[in-house]
Amino acid sequence: MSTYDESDAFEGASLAARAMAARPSPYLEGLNPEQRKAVETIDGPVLMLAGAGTGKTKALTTRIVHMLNTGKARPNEILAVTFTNKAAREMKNRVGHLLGQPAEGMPWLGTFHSICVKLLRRHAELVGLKSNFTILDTDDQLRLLKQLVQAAGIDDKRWPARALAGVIDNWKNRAWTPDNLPAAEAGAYDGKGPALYRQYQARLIELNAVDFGDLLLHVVSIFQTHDDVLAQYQRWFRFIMVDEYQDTNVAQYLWLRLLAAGHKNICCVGDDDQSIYGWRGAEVGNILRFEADFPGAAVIRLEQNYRSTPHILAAASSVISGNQGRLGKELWTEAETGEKVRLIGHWDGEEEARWIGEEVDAMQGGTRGLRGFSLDDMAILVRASHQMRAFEDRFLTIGMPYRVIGGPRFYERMEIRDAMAYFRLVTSPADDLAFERIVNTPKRGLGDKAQQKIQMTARANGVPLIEGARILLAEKGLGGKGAIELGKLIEGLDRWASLTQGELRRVALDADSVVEDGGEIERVEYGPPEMTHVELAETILDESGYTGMWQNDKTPEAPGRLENLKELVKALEQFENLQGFLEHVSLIMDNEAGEDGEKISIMTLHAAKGLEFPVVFLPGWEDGLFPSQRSMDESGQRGVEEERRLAYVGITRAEEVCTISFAGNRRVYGQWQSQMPSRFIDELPEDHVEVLTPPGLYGGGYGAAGMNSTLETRVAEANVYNSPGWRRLQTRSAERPTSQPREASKTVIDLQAVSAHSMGERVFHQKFGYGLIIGIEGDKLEIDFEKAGAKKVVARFITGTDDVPF
DNA sequence: AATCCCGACATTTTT
DNA sequence: TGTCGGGATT
Repeated sequence: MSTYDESDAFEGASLAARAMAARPSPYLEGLNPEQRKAVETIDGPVLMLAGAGTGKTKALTTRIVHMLNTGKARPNEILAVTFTNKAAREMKNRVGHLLGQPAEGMPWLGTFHSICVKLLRRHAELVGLKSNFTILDTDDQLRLLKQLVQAAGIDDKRWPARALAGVIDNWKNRAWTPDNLPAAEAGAYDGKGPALYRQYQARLIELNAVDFGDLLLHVVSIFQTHDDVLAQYQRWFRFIMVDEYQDTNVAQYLWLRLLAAGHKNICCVGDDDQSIYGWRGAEVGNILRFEADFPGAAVIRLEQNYRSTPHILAAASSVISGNQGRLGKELWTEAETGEKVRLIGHWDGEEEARWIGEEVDAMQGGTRGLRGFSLDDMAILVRASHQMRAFEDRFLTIGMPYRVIGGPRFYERMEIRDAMAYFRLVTSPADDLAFERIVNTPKRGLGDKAQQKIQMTARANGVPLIEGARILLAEKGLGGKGAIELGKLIEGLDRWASLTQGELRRVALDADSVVEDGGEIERVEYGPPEMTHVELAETILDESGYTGMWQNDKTPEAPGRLENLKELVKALEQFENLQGFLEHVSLIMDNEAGEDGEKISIMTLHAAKGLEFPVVFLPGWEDGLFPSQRSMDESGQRGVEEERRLAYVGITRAEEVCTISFAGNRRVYGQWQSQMPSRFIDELPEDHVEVLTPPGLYGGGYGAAGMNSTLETRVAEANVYNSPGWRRLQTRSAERPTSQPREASKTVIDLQAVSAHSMGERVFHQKFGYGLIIGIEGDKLEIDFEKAGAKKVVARFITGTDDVPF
């Protein structure tokens, strides 16, 4: 009955298989014995415990290629799941590379979510959805919940909708539907959680929409209640592979277990020591329990590290050994030389940033006895994103190019979401959430009152909002400017939709090009569309007044937003039509900004997982900040252990030079606080650590505290000196000579950039906005910013206001 | 309907 | 110290 076997056949791989079967497999030769075992153990459950930098992706991709080449599996029989699109993409690329051709034919290599979308589109009707359901992001989700909370007459001051969103997400992570919610959860969200959850799910079905959690939840539900469907996929996916298994939540675990129950050929790759997503539902228990869940599992440990020096590995091992209940791994390396992990304390956070700035500068030039590094080789990894500020400020001042990884993603930006709402409304007029989003953006004089009228009319007639608006207009239920503008908007939407008609119908027919049970696809001929979808997108943004809105906006962000809109339109070119684009975007939230020039990276420890850098700075190792107080308060010992794993992840990112630092004083929410060195510093192995002394007056910024005599700083000193971390630092420090005086930093002075400007000129800066030049000093300009106040900034980060695109 | 001002508040984040 | 959301104001 299934038509998959025929339709998904993959010719390329079988050709490759034949070609390679003739020779012994050369791709196996570069593997170490453990990797090789992981690659060749194909049948039965396998747990690959892969420590940081042990060639996990290599093993995983080679394993896929091996299965294909030996004819064990066809590409469409392998289910390979990752968490991020980036990981999926990389795997696809590497498999393709090993195969010597693009791995186009691996239809089931993707993220949990993207694979679930595919599955759910095929079986949507089993959970009451249509197969063209839309996927809501967290923003849509929150607005929906707000409406429900409001309708329930709940004081959203005491019980914010945000909290409800969190509760519901948690439930979904645990695969709890409204029907199988444990009794213990009844009290959630002031006792109204369960009822609101039920309402929310019902509303989603009404809207023919799902949130991210639903993608898994619905598929698990289908598997649990429809044996035939499950059996079909169990048969189909003969080999299952899972990356980052330590990050799976209960829903994902159930999903995998259900699918693997047939052939039991499941290979999970992960590292319990790198489980850092417990706070969003990941269960380390999943990986710890693997052997119990899958009896007879082969457990393979990848412990040979190809990334870091022995000192760095020793430091990481020493820290992580403080955790209980590990599966246990000991990283080792053939490398014999390398720098020790460097540890340094500073007087305060600003000095820490200043020191790192100078250090980066020096290392870039290859001074300090180290080889010269590119800025691209260096990264600063922080615990919390607010710590990035100190570095950004410092780097802007000294003209050090940097890039921030993470942060708001392209498709989460307001202007992008607005634009997308327009596109959504044009392709599916019944999209109420999109309608709500843009009905008064740009301002059309349609405030709360007018929008309520539309809502009521729509509800009374049981139609989508846009139809409600039509009726309201026809009944003359709205007057004045609002009525005229609303009329124009609806007229516009109709017109834009008509321009896309041909495309729409074609898309609906070959959606996913899957027809089950012998259904026939009927091809219909269409004339050429009246304009390309790219032109259409431009027309929509233009005629709706949306572009104009930002062109007239004088805030410093406006030019950037217009720039983003341009980029959005450019991104459209890669798709056949608007619909296809929207589908893609709802799942791919990547921010692949084209990077120019060498830059040092700043990111959170979480964002750094999976990355590596020759030079890594780990600032802010202070108790309360790292480990974070909140984590310890909320999760106690378990929290500390997750923080410790974060420390482990941080250290193991470094290949050659790893520098840990802390500050004795730090401004927290504007208040100065004295800080104690992190407990993790005590867990570093002395023999592998070199303690540096910061430059500055009286032989060290941190120690120089003594010259200050205010009560506050004495208290600070007392605290700091009493901490075990500090005592140890002192002893070690005394044993070693202080570091040589710093060589002069050699920032290139760019006088040309300065000469382009003059006193009193109005200029623009990416981060600080507009301001007037009030001073010139070397290659720096002193600027009185309208929003940010007076600052000295390197001239090349400044543009004259004439240059700013409006 | 839009703007302004005040108080509460403050990890980590992918899909 | 900054941001965001709500209530009061224009």
